[in-house]
Amino acid sequence: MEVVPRKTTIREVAQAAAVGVGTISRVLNSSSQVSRETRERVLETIRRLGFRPNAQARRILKRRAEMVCFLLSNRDFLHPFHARILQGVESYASGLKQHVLFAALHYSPRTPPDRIDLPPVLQEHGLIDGLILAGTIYPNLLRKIESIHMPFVAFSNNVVGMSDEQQFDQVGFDDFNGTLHATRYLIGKGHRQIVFAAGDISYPWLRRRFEGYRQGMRENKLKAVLIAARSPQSFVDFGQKSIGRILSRQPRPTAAVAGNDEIAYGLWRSLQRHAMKVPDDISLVGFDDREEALLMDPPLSTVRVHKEEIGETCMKMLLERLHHPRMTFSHRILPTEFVIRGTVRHL
Amino acid sequence: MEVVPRKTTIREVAQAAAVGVGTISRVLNSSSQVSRETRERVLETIRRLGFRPNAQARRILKRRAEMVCFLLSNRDFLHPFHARILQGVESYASGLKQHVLFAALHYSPRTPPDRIDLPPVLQEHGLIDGLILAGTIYPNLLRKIESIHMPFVAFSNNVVGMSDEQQFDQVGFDDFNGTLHATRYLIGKGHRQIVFAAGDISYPWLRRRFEGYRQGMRENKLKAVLIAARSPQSFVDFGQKSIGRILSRQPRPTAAVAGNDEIAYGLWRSLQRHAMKVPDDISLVGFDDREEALLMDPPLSTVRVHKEEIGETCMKMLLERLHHPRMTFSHRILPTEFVIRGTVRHL
DNA sequence: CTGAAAGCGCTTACAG
DNA sequence: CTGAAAGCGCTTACAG
Repeated sequence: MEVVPRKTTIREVAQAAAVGVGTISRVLNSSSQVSRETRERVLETIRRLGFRPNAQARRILKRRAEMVCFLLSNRDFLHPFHARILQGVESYASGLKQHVLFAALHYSPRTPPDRIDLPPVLQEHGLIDGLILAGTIYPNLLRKIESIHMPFVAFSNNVVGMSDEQQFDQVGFDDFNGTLHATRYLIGKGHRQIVFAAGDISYPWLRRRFEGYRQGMRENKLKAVLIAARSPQSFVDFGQKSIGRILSRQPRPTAAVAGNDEIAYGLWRSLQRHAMKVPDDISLVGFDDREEALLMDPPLSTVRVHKEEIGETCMKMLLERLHHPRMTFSHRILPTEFVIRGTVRHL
Repeated sequence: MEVVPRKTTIREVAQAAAVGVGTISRVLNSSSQVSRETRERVLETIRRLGFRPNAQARRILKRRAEMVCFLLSNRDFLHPFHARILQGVESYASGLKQHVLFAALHYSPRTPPDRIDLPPVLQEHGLIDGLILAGTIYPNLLRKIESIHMPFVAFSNNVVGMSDEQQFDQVGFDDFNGTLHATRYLIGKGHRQIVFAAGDISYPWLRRRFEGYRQGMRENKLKAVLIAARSPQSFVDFGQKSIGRILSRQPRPTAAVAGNDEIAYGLWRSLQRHAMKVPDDISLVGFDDREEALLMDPPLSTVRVHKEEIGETCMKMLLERLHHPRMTFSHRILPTEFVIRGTVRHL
């Protein structure tokens, strides 16, 4: 392999084009104050020399890194859900020539803010302009990030234990109306005995989903029934194990709203095993529109969350914050959408 | 919100600690040439002022960005498979205070190298030190990247149409021995009529998996049978549609090696629909150990690919390349592992 | 061991 | 419109 050649600098380009370095810089930054001939001569020289400007030097003067960090906290793994959000961040960012750094963080909600060990990106400054927080967000992390004056936007469906005064930019999606619409849809199809299979209701988003379902039942004078369990192994597991509790109820439920698609998948798999059919024996509705929804047979009717849009909106909001640091904080809640597929029977 | 305060610079720290800026820099870079008292006084001042050095300025002098880019090409979405590789890259990188930028690229194999539109990261220099290529890799992209002298490592299971002289660093996993071991396992369990359900064999990795299966059959004097289709809609779809072709064969196969877990999932789902059971009616083996493997019932016996390890190895190899630019190219093939779960019956 | 100075590769008033 | 100069926030010989 040939030795990596020393990179061409702006000075060499200036010399080759017989202009000052300032002129090269002006061409690069597409300043209007350059004559057409000069600009073209410079552009040609740049092409000929294969010159690519040094990003660091520019940044130091611009005081902008043109880079943000997508920080995923307390996740053992970048699940498809967050992967899609990241994708949304990246595609919106790259259109604006902004870059996206990926970093992961593990921390406990009980660690005092000043003892949280931030990832390397946040130990220097100038590397990134701002932060998009995804994963589980506790108050101590927020406090820590505020203490280093790093602008941020949080994907907020997993914000836990925050007081109402806590002000910051956030983007979320509409858990409540998601289950509300799903429940109304079931009722519209003639269902009256509908249960909510929740898993562990202590998650704030599951709580909101339950409330949406409850609202739907209440406005139709129907009784809400919560199927929960304390700390199940996994959502799929909870779904599998709770089908018995659902089907043995009197009167027997004709439909179940699952807290998410994984629970719905667990319910379905368990039904399969007992040679029961969806939606013939029971109708099923999920939440999230994950991969699992299409792996089911028939495919699951579920509440779609627009994950890429969440990412885009986070990025957009962060950029606004960077340009207007004193802007008041905003909290955007993106709509969810009920997707009709094959798991609901018309009674 | 308070105005973001102007960042503290090394000069201010120097003044506050009553030393020269060079000394601050030496402390920061943990040079040994600083006396204990001075170092401690400086460290204390840094803490008191909340000083975090400017990353850009350091980089410009060090000629190292301490950042690499994970470039995902020609994927509509960051699937769990690549997400796990990214995770491996990030966790290994962050331990070494290296940063990971995520970028996506779409290009055609027929675009001439000089007309490929590289993502913004690669249009400047100094932003990243090197590249980890994932996704589909055609010769024109490689040529383009070599033309800008950017060091890179490729995750190579999807390298397409490369001539043998093409030399570059690559990390892959062992497709051939994966199916070979799976096939031997089936034969060890008494199976003789075993088919390979491949989907579209034109993918190089599927080809290698088929060859591994064929080798296993040949060494036991058994006849290899390939179930393929020209351009199926999806792997799951192919699996669903080809179960009929498999079961109608004479003599009837007792086992199928699927080209990947998605195909296995499709086969399973189709069997379910016809009230047939795995492994009672037919044994099944997959490849990749994706999420789908555990979503099946019983869970799928499959060939595990260590995705995080691939990411780690890519990062490690790239770092070696950066430190030794003239090192000869290497091609590491990581072992795969056959995971026994519930889909193979002992005949 | 430490300070003062030169320099990294750019941008941006300043002066013409 | 353009060049020469100062400067961004650091690192690193150089000299003591």
